[in-house]
Parts: sequence; structure tokens; C-alpha cells
Amino acid sequence: MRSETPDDSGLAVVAPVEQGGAVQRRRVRKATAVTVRLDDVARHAGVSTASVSRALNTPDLVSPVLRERVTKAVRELNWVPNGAAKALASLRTRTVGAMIPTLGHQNFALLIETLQRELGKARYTLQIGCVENSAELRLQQGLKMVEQGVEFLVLVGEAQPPVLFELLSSRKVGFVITYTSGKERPECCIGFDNYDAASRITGHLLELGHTIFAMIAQPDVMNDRIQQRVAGVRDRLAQAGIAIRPQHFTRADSRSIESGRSGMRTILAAAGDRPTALICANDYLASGALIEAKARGLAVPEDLSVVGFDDTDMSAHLEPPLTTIRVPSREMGEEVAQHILRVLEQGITRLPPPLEARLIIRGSTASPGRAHRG
Amino acid sequence: MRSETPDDSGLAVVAPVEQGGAVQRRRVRKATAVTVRLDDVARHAGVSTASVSRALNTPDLVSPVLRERVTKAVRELNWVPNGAAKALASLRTRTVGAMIPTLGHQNFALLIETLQRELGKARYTLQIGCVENSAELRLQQGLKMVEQGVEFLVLVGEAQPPVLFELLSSRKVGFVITYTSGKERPECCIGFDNYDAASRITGHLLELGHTIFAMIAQPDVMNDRIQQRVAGVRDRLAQAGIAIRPQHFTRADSRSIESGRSGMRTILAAAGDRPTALICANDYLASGALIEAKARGLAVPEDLSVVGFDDTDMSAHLEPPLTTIRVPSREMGEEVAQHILRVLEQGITRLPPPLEARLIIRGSTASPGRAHRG
DNA sequence: CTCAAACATGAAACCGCTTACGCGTGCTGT
DNA sequence: ACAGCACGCGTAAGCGGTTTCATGTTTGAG
Repeated sequence: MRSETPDDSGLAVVAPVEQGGAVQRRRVRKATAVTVRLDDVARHAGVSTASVSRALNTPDLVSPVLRERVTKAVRELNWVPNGAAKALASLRTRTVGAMIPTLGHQNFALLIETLQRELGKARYTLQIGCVENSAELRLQQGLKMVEQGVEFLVLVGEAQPPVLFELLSSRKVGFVITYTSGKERPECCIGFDNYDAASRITGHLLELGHTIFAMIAQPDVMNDRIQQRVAGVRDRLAQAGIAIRPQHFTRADSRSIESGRSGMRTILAAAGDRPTALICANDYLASGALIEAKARGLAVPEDLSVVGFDDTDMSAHLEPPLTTIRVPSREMGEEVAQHILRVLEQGITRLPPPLEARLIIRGSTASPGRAHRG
Repeated sequence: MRSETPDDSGLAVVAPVEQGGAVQRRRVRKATAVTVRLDDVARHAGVSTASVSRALNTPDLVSPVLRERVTKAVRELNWVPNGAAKALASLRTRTVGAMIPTLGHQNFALLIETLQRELGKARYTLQIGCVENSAELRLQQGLKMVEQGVEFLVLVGEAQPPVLFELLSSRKVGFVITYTSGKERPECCIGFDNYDAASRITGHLLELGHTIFAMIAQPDVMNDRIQQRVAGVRDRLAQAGIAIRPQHFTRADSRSIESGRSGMRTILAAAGDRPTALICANDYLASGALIEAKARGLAVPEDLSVVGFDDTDMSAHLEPPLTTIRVPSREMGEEVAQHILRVLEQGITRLPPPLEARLIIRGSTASPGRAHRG
């Protein structure tokens, strides 16, 4: 019953065939058919290709007998479906793209890992692209992803080249923006409010009585999240009638610990009253600053309060542990994955409620000048 | 000259056609042809589809005039090629897979980011899969990648389910193993010698005069790299007639800082002489241990020397900075990417020379009992 | 000036899988 | 007993590109 048609070896005959005046030929298939294809499975199982496809993709549409025969044939022939053919025929790639600044930041790595895991469970594939802050490269990467046929795109931040959005909408590729709750496109965002969080952590320092502030932030080109964090700090301080002196505002080279240290050095070298509170745009910078401050003989938080943003793993283990904003990367990853699945499988486009970025008060903040008596 | 054939609207006629006794029908193409296809471009440019394809993929095979016409049509129609169709027709996916334990470890994140960047330059796509230590899941992930048509696979460590290797070889998918120089399959590895590096850092401690050692290592199930690091330490110590006492060998839950701290607590709570040297299987554990040791009032390195493995960003900034082994993740990523391109584009399968994992001596190690007078 | 080799282009056969259609069966209702 | 339905399954038409041939068209050598 499982015997194959012996003569049907898959080798076509080279034979000109007169038909309607046109000479038609068939190409010779390469004799060494290395790959097992779906029709090999079908022949082996003694059923049609359609049945094989159905048995595997929509099992309840076929009889148990057929299903069994097919799975057996698949197993015996060790068949692995061809994803490209599948994608082409079904017009579904089951692929999602994610464009992030870098994997070098723990939070993005966690986002990606979570996304990949969650989407993988639903048999989707994640394709990543790391592009720091060049609009050109982002567009290019986006185009590449659209070519690859991503059915959805995950972006970080609203600051994207406008052409990218046009591309996505013309191709009808859905997208979601993370790490922000959005200003211009809140209807596409799954994230939290950077501005508000920055404002809150600044408020915490103000409540402690600080009046002289410093700040270290990485470059904010094409980075609306940093822009918002900086704005949140500035505006909150302004409400209290305070401004950061120019010499106390340092633009770090990157988001590294080393940048934080050198930023701290710059600030300490600045003329005028020494600030009592330092706000860093992320925890790498904050960690570096804290370490450098201590190395320079400053007591934290007695001489200087330091706060960060992100709550990286290391932050809780610094001495003193860092006051910071906890960014819900894992939750974001989960929410985003669920959202994507909802859109793709059920057409539900409603977004989940915004996530919370909690203020985590630890030991690196205290009232200015508070001695270590307490 | 560029006028389209007006009647050829893409809508096929529904018409049964008698031919050889079989009734054939053509399906009606959906009237709203949302997507611009290659033949739309061809029609718009007034050339054949073959020419369009050639003009874009092998430009020097066509005349400049045609090339210009085609690129113009592409631009005007805003055409984006369909990757699946391309892959199916060309039997090339230009996709590479990478299966790593996690993105939560900075080194793997850096490897992946480098890989993605380098392969991306050559217009390849990277597909990642994070699987910690389950053979089952790894196989599953591998199968998924083969289905997706990866042309090459990057693995971490030699400890992989044997079936995975069979799958790869039967599908003729090349692969390379990273983060190890290999014991069973050195001919597939681009990495460094974990055993040797562990041996060297142990030697460093022995030279300082330590005699009582402790160790913290994460689980080594399906993790040959950790197994080798542990073996390297054990064997080197044995050469000096020393063994780690069971109560001083702690298996951490994970690779986190927190695990390192709790490992340190366990060791400090152990009965008998306190060890003077602690070897951790990675820098997260080492950082945690170092922090915990200090929190418990131990002086590092005076009371306890601590070493790690990996040289994460934070390691150099700890107080004292951590003596460790620098793992060449970026170099590995670059080497691996170049190797893959060489194999795929030129058929050159010769591997680059093994990479070096350098011992970085910093402040966390000293002779036992050396007071802080120095 | 003639003939062949080199070049530029088009027609159409795939790549391997999904799926719209239609046909034959076995059941149900009357 | 017979029309009418569901249900299972096979046939074959795509999906949107690439690539092999074959066919003009030039170009270059003799």
C-alpha cells in the first residue's frame, strides 16, 4: 500500500511538444534530487499533495487515517517543509521584525529575548536589526525587513524617519513603538512615560531639598526617549525655579559606565558651587558617575545624591545601591508579543494600557549635606 | 513607449477550456491587486520580467539603457521585492541562524550584535533563538531554523543534541561552534580554550600563594564551557596537590549577580578554614561574590582574592576591579561573520586561527593575608 | 564584405507549498 | 427509496520571483 510508483522517478523527459504552433520544452530536473519535497511525502503516503498539506496544517479537516499515514510518511522521509515556499504560497511569513538601538543595553536585550521567546511559542520568528541613531540606516534596515516580509515591526522610540512610516503603511505592515508612551503617536505605543518618570525622580530629589543639580545624558539624536527624560528633568526643576547650570550638564559619549565616569569628572572639574544632586539619563552612566564620585573622595549620598534610569541588574548592588526608575522591559516584551499575536491572529488592534515605570528609592539619594550619622 | 497594454488589467477570464479531454479553469485573481509585483515593474518599463530581474541582480549583464529604465520603473512603482519568492526561486535565503543561551549575558549580546551588523553589511539576515539548556528545545529551535532555510547556523558550545548535528548534515547546512576551541569537534569551532584559560587564572592564584580555594559556578547541564572551566580549575589545582573542599564548591542558580552573592554567603557559612581565593565561573557571579564579601566585612583582596571569567563592562569598575579572563566576543562575532561569508560566497571552509582569552590581572587578587599596608 | 562569435533580450519553465473547486460517498430526512 | 448535505479528498492553478534556452543584433576577424 505504501509502494511508490516505480517509474515516476521525478525525472522529466526532454521532449519538444508541438502545441498550437509553439514549441514547448520541459527542463530536465537535476537528477540528484537532494531535497525531499512535499510531493515525495504525498507519493510515499499514497495521497495527494493537498491532503498532506491539510493533514499538517489543518488536521481536523482530514480523517484520522489519512493524518496518521501522512505523519508516518513525514517521519519516514524526514521531511522538513520549505519555509520560503510556504510563505510564498500562503502569503504569510510568520515573521516579526524588531529594530532596536543596541543589544548592549540590558533592557533592550531583555526586551528582545522576551519577544523572541513569546513569539516563538506561537511559532513566529523574530528578526532583529540593531541601528543606533542614523535615520538612513534605520530606513534601510526597515526596507530589508519589509522585503523579508515581516508581518509586524517593533520599534524603539517615536523618532523614526518619516519615510519608514510611509513604507509601513503603504505595505500595510503593522508596527508598535516601545519604550515610550508616545507624544505624536500614542496610538502605536506600548511603553511608559519617560517625561513623567524623569519628572518624578527629579521631584524626589527636590523633596529631599536639593537645589544644585547636575545631569549626564547620552546623545539624544534620533532618541526621543532621552529628549523626554531631559525635558522631564528640566521642566520639573523649572517648576521649582531651578535650572541646571550649563557646566553641570554633560553630554556623555555613549551609554557606558566609562562615559559616566568621565562625565562625573567633567562636572567635578566645573567651576562654581558643586552640585549636590546628579541625575543620569541611564543606569550605566549613573553607575559610572557614582563609582567615579566615590573614587574622588565624595560620599554618596552625603556629599552627592545620584540617580539613574532603567534599573539595570547592577544598580541594586552598587554601594550605595542606586535610586532609579525601573523600566518594565520584560513586561513590555510580553505585552508587545501578546499585542502582535492579537493583531495578527484575531485582528484585535486595541492596545494594552500603558505600563508603569516605578521610582525605586535606594541608598544613593538623601538630603543634601546629610552626614553619615543616620 | 512606456504605455501599458490597456486591456491586460491582470484580471483573468473565467473560461473553461477544452484541452486534451480535461477541463481547465483559471482562477480569478483578486481584483484589488494590492501588491506591486515584478511583472508590474516589467510592464511599466516595457521590458520582460527576466530583464528586470537581471537589471537588479546582475546589472552588468544588461545595457545601461535597460538598467536605467528598470530602476526608474522600480522607483516610480515603489516596488519592494518579495523575499519569499526570491528565496524560493533562487534557492538562497541569505539567512543565518544563531542559537545562543541568552541575551542576558553581555557577551552573547555583543556576539549577536556584531554578527548581525557584519552579516547585514553583506545583505544577510540573522535569525536568533535563545535556548538555555534543554536539548529538546534546542533541537526544536534548530528545526525551526532549518525550515526557515538558514544557510548557516551559529551555535554556542559543543554540547548540542546529536540529532541536531545529524539534521544539519543531512540538510547540508553548515555550522560553527563558538565560545570554545572545541574538544570533540575542533574543526567546527571559532573560539578560545576555556579549559586553558581557567587553568591559567588558577595558576595566577597559585603563584600568589593561595592554598585554600572556593568556587562558584552556574549549572553546567548542556554547558560544556562551564564544564571545561571547572575542569581547568580542578586539574590545575590538582597539579599543585590542592582540591576544593565540597563545602567550598557552590553551584549557583543562575549567572546573576544575586546568585553570586548567595553563593558567597553559602561559602562563608561553611565550616572549616575560610578559603583565601574564590574562583567564579563568570563575572556576574564574581561581582556578586565580591560585593557580598565586602558587605560581610571581608577585605578584598587582603582577606579574599576573587576572580571571574568574561570581563564584563562592570568588572573593571568594581572596587577593587576584578581579575578575570577577557573573552573576545566581538572578535568572535567578526571572525564568525567573515567565516560564514567566506564559506557561503567562496566555498572556503578553512577556519581562522583560535582566539586568545587573555588573563586580566586587576586589584581583586593578591597574596593571601597581604594586609592593606601596600 | 561575409561569417561567426559575443551580446542583449524575451518566453516560459520551474522553485515547493497552499488552497479554490469540484467530485464521489455515505447519511439523513421524508 | 431518493433528493440533499456534509464531508474527505484530489486536481491543478497560483504565490512572485529566477534562470535556462533560444532568438535577434552587433561586433570583430579574415
